[in-house]
Amino acid sequence: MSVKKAEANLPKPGAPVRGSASGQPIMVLFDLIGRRWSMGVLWNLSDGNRTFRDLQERCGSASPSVLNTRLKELRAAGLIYNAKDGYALTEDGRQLFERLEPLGDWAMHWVEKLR
Amino acid sequence: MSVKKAEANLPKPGAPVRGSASGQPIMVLFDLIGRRWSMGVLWNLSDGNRTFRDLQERCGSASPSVLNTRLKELRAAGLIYNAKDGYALTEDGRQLFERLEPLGDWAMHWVEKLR
DNA sequence: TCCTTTGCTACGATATTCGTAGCATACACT
DNA sequence: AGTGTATGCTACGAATATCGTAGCAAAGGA
Repeated sequence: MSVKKAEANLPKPGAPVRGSASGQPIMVLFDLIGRRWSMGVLWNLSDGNRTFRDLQERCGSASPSVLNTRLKELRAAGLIYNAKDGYALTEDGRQLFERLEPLGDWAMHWVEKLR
Repeated sequence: MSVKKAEANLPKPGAPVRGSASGQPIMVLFDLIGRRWSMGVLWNLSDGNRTFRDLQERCGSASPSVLNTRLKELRAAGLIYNAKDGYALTEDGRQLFERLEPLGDWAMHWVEKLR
């Protein structure tokens, strides 16, 4: 397997980020997880480790370039790591997921009302 | 003020969305709120109504074209509406915000650990 | 050795967002 | 009526982000 390089373009706390000039923590987070596939990756890792290609399938065949970019960013953010049997949530990643999880139930009610 | 239309490109439950081929409600939601400024708008509306230009400033001078697109989508999604004194959260929008709010505190701890 | 899986890079095509300019309506004030 | 200001946008070319497809190198397993 490759050894990889290339910087992860992490939003920086305190500095202007993509999505906010203020650099407030919540906006830094929104910047990061608002990027395509970010939340989907966290969601799909919540119930077990997944390989790169496994994640690709589960994320609606995301293009490998973007997926890899997201994985780099999430690793740099300390939310996931590359374990022996695939990618996995870190403790922080799991904490974040726990705070995203309530959106799942709410989303089901929401889409019902949309119809 | 204008009364202008133009379609809001809402992700559709049950159909493939930007970010997921499955059409699961949570992925539909992630698609919508993952778009740039979406979560920032909800966040900024949580403590009071805001005019279009007010939102622009608070969102790091977002370009009006994108902001307007987001506002259309969020309106079509039933999360915000255009009140007399500016944009405001609907009941659903507030419910969603309440589920996003815990991310605020967590983000503060997270950015601390990042340094 | 041959085959498969895995993690990833390359790169042109497409989609999204940005930045700036500006228009039309509404309202206040003179 | 005339002027000024705030507001909600639209237009449009430039800059970024993402997509889609192809393919390569390393790590097993048979």
